[in-house]
Amino acid sequence: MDRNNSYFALNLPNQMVMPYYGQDAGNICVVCGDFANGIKYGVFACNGCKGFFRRSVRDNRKYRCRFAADCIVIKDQRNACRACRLQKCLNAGMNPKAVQVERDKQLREIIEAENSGDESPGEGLSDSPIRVQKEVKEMETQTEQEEPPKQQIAILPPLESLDPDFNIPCTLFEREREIWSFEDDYLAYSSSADQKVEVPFEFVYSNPNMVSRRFKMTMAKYRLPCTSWFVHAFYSMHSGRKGLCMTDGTYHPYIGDENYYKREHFMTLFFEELEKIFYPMQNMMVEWKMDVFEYLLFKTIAALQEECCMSEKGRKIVKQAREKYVRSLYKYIRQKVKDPLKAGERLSHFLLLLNPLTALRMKTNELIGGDHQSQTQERRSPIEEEFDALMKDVHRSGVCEPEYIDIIN
Amino acid sequence: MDRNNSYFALNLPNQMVMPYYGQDAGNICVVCGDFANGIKYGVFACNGCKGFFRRSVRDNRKYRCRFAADCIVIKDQRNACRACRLQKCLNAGMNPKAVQVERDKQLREIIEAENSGDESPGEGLSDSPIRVQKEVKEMETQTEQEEPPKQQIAILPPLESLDPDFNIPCTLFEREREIWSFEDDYLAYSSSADQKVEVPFEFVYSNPNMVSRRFKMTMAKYRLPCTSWFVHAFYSMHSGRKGLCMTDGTYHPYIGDENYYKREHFMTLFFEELEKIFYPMQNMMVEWKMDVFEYLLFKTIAALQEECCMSEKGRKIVKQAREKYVRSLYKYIRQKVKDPLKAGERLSHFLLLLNPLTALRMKTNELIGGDHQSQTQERRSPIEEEFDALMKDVHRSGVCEPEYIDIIN
DNA sequence: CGCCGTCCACCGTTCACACGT
DNA sequence: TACGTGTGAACGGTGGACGGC
Ligand SMILES: [Zn+2]
Ligand SMILES: [Zn+2]
Ligand SMILES: [Zn+2]
Ligand SMILES: [Zn+2]
Repeated sequence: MDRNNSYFALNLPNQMVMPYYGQDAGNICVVCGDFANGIKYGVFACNGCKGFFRRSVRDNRKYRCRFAADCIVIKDQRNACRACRLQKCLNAGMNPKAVQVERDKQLREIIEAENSGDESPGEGLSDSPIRVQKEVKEMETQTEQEEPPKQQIAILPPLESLDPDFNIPCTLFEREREIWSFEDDYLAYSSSADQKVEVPFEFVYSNPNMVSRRFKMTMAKYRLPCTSWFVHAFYSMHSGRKGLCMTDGTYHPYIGDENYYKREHFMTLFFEELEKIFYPMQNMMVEWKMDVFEYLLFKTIAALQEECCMSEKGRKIVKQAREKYVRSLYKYIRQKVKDPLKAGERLSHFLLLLNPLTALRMKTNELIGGDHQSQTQERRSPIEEEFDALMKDVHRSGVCEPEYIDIIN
Repeated sequence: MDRNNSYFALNLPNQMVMPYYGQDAGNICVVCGDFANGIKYGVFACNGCKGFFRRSVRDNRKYRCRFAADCIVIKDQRNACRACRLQKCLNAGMNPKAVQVERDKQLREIIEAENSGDESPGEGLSDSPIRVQKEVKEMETQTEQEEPPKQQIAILPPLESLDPDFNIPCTLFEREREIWSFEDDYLAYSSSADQKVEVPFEFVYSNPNMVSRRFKMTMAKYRLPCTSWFVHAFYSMHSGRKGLCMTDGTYHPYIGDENYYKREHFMTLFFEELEKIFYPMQNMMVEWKMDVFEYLLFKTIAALQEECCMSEKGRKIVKQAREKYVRSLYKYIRQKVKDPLKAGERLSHFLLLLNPLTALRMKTNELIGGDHQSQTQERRSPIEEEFDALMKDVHRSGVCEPEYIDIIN
């Protein structure tokens, strides 16, 4: 329809834009003062600012000023600071909505493409699907050796040598293993629920040596509820058993498993509402053959959730970190399956797991906090009580009465 | 306008609230869905498609699709693939013969006569960059006139004429609009909570004429809790208001909005736990400039969730349908942003929305079912009670005590 | 008034070139 | 030096406005 309704934004705000008056005011770029050949995106602007604005908006670029965010934007130095240039474009009233999506190629190029070798675009991908993977080293040109000689954890051999992006998942994984291993230490960090946590995730996870072990425990434990069902699913998937596998090697058999008749009654009660969400999630992981890397990266993504208790700043950190790991996961998948189309599809299937995972987390919380406990109170064995206590503590603390999370600086 | 004292009138973009409802039944471009100011070259078409068709035919342009020759042609991205746009023009019945030769030929002839003075008037225009059409017949071998005059559906004009993949989102969207519009009919389908539902989603949504209106209401209502917060976020994003916008045009102002001091107390109470999840979700949508199509497709994806109450078969259907729409969304995004890398990134950011969305849904359910109600019982006004009842019914029925969902065959 | 046409401001792409690494 | 990325002058294509019949 008419595009005019997106052009009305001529409201030049308060600022010092428009230092020029008179009849030739229309020929002056309101951003940089260069010659303006007409109206661009709602205001008089030069060709340079037009192109810059289009590229910035279309690619959704985020710049950051290296100075005080008050750089002077004039013709001769408009390329000095992109952040301030874009900010001035917006302040001057340039309308991001007037930037359109990418168009078709020009006709000239279509003809040339036709003359050159037939490529059968869009359907191509004729290269052999089977290819020896060998470009892992490509990532290893990293020279950042500032870290002390890492002590290799046996469980995660290949991960450490990779992209630094993968450090945090490794650390997270390691912390979690500790937690599940040292059960006798349980009470020690269980009492930390009323402790204030004021360190950013990034900092904690990437500088594990600078934080106390107990503190790391707290951090990892705090994030556990977000991912615990996912962890169970992954373990179960690798166990080959049809059931819900715990990290200690025991499992709760699902229908179809040979030990199905041995199910614990209280587990059945507890799990029966959840397993209809749990098993489809696990099936998805099996179907797409999620590997250890994808597991780790996805788990980090799932762990990085904004919670109500976080400050504005904390949420922003968590969001940025999460997006970073989504990119990492995408990057990894692109390496693994070369076809970019299939890579996107694979990524999307994994991200869909977030949904049942969140549902499980919240439903668990609901079950534990709700009346499930009181209903079965009569016949509770010590094991059941222990299980309930464990689940309650682990699942509850991160969701309902969480610690206060913020960052220092 | 003055619903009650708590909300403020708000103008939403008309395509969202009342998308071409009734009055402009025929004024829809059959190619791209834009507003059609009459018949062009034989069919209802917009100015853009008119000009595009004229230029293409007159210059005898040969385009080639860079993709799979099945690009989506809609207003916002009709310029993305000219091959598919022209093909759709022809398929829609635009008549190349109706394109005339250039007028004002004499004007250019004068200019050319000044330069050379040699010109054959009959077929001329040889060296002008604009060539005359001459092999139109080649294009006209289209004999597919087998279709009867299509009865255009007035409510969702651009969408119906599209890819069949998009039918279900459209239908879903339409149903939902009905639900929100016919408030007086509310009780009629509110009582259907104990009704058995035994028809697959696919069937219902793709054959809307074969199911009763009331049944469709039930289906749509059943799916509402999965997406309602997302719908609010999308409306709010387009309203330009800083607040939670309802579909009736009212809104609950957030901090920073000019009407913030007028917030309703009970809404504040209800929303304060949720808004910390809600606004980040909305910010993500704003940041990535989610468009209407992405909105529809994502909403369908979000609506297609396995619930505990579904049978094995029902869950499988839901899963397959969801994956289908994820692929559709991916396809759409790939067309919109050509770079496959960026497409994957965009898709992943949208899928990340599933997480806060699920969290909101379950938290809402928790709040409504919990003690929030009893706490404020003393000072409840009729409006509050009505609101509570509505929220309780809408959010609750789909999650906690849902109808039985299965498929027939 | 309806449906052709053209017109031209503005949006897009293109690609030599500057610049940082 | 080669390379990748961003820039902006030049040009192509788009579509709302308007004129003719
Ligand atoms: Zn400028
Ligand atoms: Zn600056
Ligand atoms: Zn059109
Ligand atoms: Zn195409």
